[in-house]
Amino acid sequence: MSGTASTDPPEPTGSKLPDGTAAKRAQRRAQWLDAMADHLLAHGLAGSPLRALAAAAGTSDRMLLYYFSDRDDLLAALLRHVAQRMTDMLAGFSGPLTAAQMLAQLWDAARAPAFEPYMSLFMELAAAAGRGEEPHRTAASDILAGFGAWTRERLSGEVEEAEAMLLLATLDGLFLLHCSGQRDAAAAAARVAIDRLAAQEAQPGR
Amino acid sequence: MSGTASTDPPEPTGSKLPDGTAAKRAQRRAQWLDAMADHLLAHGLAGSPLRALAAAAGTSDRMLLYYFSDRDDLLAALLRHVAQRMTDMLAGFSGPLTAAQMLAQLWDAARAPAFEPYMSLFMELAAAAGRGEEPHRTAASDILAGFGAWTRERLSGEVEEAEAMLLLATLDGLFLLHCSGQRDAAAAAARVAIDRLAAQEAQPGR
DNA sequence: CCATTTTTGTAGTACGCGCTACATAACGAT
DNA sequence: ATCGTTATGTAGCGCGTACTACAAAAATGG
Repeated sequence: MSGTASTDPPEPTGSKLPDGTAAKRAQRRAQWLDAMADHLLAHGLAGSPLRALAAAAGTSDRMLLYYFSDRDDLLAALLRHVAQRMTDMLAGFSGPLTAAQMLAQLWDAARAPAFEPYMSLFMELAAAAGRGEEPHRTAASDILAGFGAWTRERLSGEVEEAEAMLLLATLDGLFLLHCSGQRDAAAAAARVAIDRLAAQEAQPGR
Repeated sequence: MSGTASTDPPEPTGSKLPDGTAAKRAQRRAQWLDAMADHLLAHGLAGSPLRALAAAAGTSDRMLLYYFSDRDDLLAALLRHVAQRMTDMLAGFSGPLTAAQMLAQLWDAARAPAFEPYMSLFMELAAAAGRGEEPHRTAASDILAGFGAWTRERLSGEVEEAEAMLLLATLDGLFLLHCSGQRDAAAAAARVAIDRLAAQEAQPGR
């Protein structure tokens, strides 16, 4: 057994590529990822061991490790999938908005039942990234950068990157209060933030 | 307060209460908590199983479970201890500051080597609280409320609670970007936030 | 010194985790 | 049918976790 590549499971060899089987594999992989993403969003990283993810996907941990080289590998793919779903979900956001409008809408969205799990998962991800755990750090950074660009694009006028990131930071910070049990305080703080932005936008110069 | 939150283990019976032994117990407990807090701050909740905490305290897991009824019990006490140390550490903050000054100083402090572990631990705590895990939710809420009051007290002028909380949320959000690998973006966003607050304060009537 | 009570060590239980070895089953080409 | 490749099931390993049973050691009071 001479060294064929290490990560072979779904790409075993170059010898036999039947024809459409690769497509089938990809399709099932996508189905699995979708089901596992649901579980991940519902239970978080810590509540998603291999066996639970396998059960959610309707398969076995054995199979997951056949299709993914590693738990980290699976998690990375899963987080990419979740990020994709999140941006799809955000596609409904319409044209250019002022910062105040943007924050208001994002704040409402963040607490919507369909969206809150994404925020919570991102909190968990960021916390893990803070400790330097590696699949998480990269994932968190990517998601944040993507979300930042998304925000910047939909802000009316020419905005610096830093302004978009500040808006995002404010949203995340408010959500952090929210999910720490300080829901009322978070809501009140959000109102202040939105009002301030609106007032600033009504200002003439700068 | 909530029912019986006290720790009973060193109170086995009501028969014998020697005299000053309770004080000795409390003292050692405090020493243990101090050492364990160091470990917790360095390695996070997920990196602090009983054995590791026991090793940090120079004792055994067996002893920890003799002094604390449960891991959750221990964790609750530990988090209270950490919160106390944090507010002690923040005592150095001097008199009344404007919001811009406050945010600037907190932002610098948050990234200081001595303080960053507290922030990271709080991120982890908040993420766990978001999932509703119970020792964590209460701890996060308490810490946040305490820190909010602390902030409000040191802000010059009469400030609403919501304003102090918004400041806190902004800080946390910025730190979340920071520890997600977006350090430069976080720093830039922080600058924008501080500048905006300063400009707003220079404004005459609200 | 003894008896009782508090403190501590040793060892173990039961379980969950990521991951693997091994044996099949299914399938496609010849 | 035959064979080789791919897919999947079964069982388990090794380790780490929180937590416990049991007993020996200190301490403490008479």
